[in-house]
Amino acid sequence: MAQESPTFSPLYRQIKTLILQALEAGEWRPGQAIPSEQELAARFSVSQGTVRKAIDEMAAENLLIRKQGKGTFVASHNDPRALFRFLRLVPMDGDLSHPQSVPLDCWRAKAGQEASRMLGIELGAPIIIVRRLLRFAQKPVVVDEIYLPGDVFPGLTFEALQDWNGSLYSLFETRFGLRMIRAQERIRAVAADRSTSEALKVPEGTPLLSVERVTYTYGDKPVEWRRGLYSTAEHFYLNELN
Amino acid sequence: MAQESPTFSPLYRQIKTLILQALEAGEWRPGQAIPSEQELAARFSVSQGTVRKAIDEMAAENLLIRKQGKGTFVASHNDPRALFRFLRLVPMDGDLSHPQSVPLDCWRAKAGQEASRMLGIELGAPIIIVRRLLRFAQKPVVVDEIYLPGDVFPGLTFEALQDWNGSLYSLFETRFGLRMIRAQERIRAVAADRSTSEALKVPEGTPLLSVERVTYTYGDKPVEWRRGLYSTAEHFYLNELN
DNA sequence: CAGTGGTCTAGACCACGGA
DNA sequence: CCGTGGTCTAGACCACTGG
Repeated sequence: MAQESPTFSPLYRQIKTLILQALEAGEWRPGQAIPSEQELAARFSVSQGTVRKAIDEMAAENLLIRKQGKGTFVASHNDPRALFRFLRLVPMDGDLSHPQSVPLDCWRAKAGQEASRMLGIELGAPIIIVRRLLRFAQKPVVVDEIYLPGDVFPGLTFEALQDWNGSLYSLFETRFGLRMIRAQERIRAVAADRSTSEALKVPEGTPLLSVERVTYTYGDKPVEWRRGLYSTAEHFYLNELN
Repeated sequence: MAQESPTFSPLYRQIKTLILQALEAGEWRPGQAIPSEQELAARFSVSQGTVRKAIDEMAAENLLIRKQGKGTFVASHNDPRALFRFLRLVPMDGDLSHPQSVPLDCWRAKAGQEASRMLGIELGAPIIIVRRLLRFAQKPVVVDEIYLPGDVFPGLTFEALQDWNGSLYSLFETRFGLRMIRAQERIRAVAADRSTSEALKVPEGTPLLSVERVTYTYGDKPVEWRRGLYSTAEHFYLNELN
């Protein structure tokens, strides 16, 4: 009722913030149901409609998933439908087989200029670098080089990567409680260098997509920076413009 | 218990369809205001809240633009903010100058296999092909080859393209009453061929982004197919993933 | 000031899922 | 059958714009 601030914020946004904080605090785990709209309305002393509008926005942002008759659930990267939310690569023939992630390497280093800027951490802060291959139907299609802040991923090892049967973000979520919310990709065209050409089994100099991605968790905090090189001989990057 | 209506459509969606039809019929022009929510509610004999939900969805789809205190307006490609809705190319330095479109060529032809499939028209149907250059700060960055169904763009000439100071979609909207609603882009990396390398002033074989776009108007009807070749020496394709 | 979209409420009823 | 989210209504009030 009484909300007086320099920048007016409607009640449903305040509710949204409260739900967000509960999510961030881990009050409900990914994949689990959150309380019903009625319960939340009682908890926050507002009407169901106001809770509803808050949840509506969060569902639109892919933070929550509504299921009529069942409840509202915390979005999870374990959900197979979430895989292609961040991976926009599609085979030119309609083959829908899931890609397979093959870790190549994993080592620790100190953040250089670029990594520190992209990840918003101090220069020289510990980082983890992962190289991995993505295969579609056994064919190598993507080489990724992934930079992670060391303090956010304690104990991440090459073995842990090899043992995991799922997407990287699914691993991050399950192992480190870190949920990837949104990302920004910068795409350019580059020529394959030697090592990349070997990994992707294409001639040196072949044009490749260079996809640089910064991924954010709650509070717009960057927690991953990666550069992927995509072979587009049999795949393309699909983007819907609305 | 057998469910009677597997295709249940809530009232607000029916209202949305009615508003969509009015838009399509040109009852309100791009840039103009549509009637107030109260008026529409009266017209369709529903509550304001129901109209509101219909408009909410259309605003989310960039068909309408809400302006508190003023009204709800039909989205228009004449609006400068609409320019970068479909053009995701950004200079690496933050230069925000608008690109300049330079028509190179414009001729009539008959739809080949690919064009007929992409545009959903018959093989051999008349089409118009436009070649044009996009310059950022005087530098050539994109070469587009654009395929248009001939019957949708009667009287489109090279001179008309040269005379127009604005985006192509702005021209289509103003001259032909055709509104581009959504698009789908397929992105690959290719090597510059001779003629492209000359147009973009890059060495032959330079890796370029190949951006194939199909653009749709109302009713998911495809009305444009284009292939753009983007030089990514000083620009990148920016994509937000939510 | 009047008119617009934006918020909030309370209550009724519908569609769906599962026990 | 109940509990969930989804729809629809009617009315009150707030925030913003422009005359």
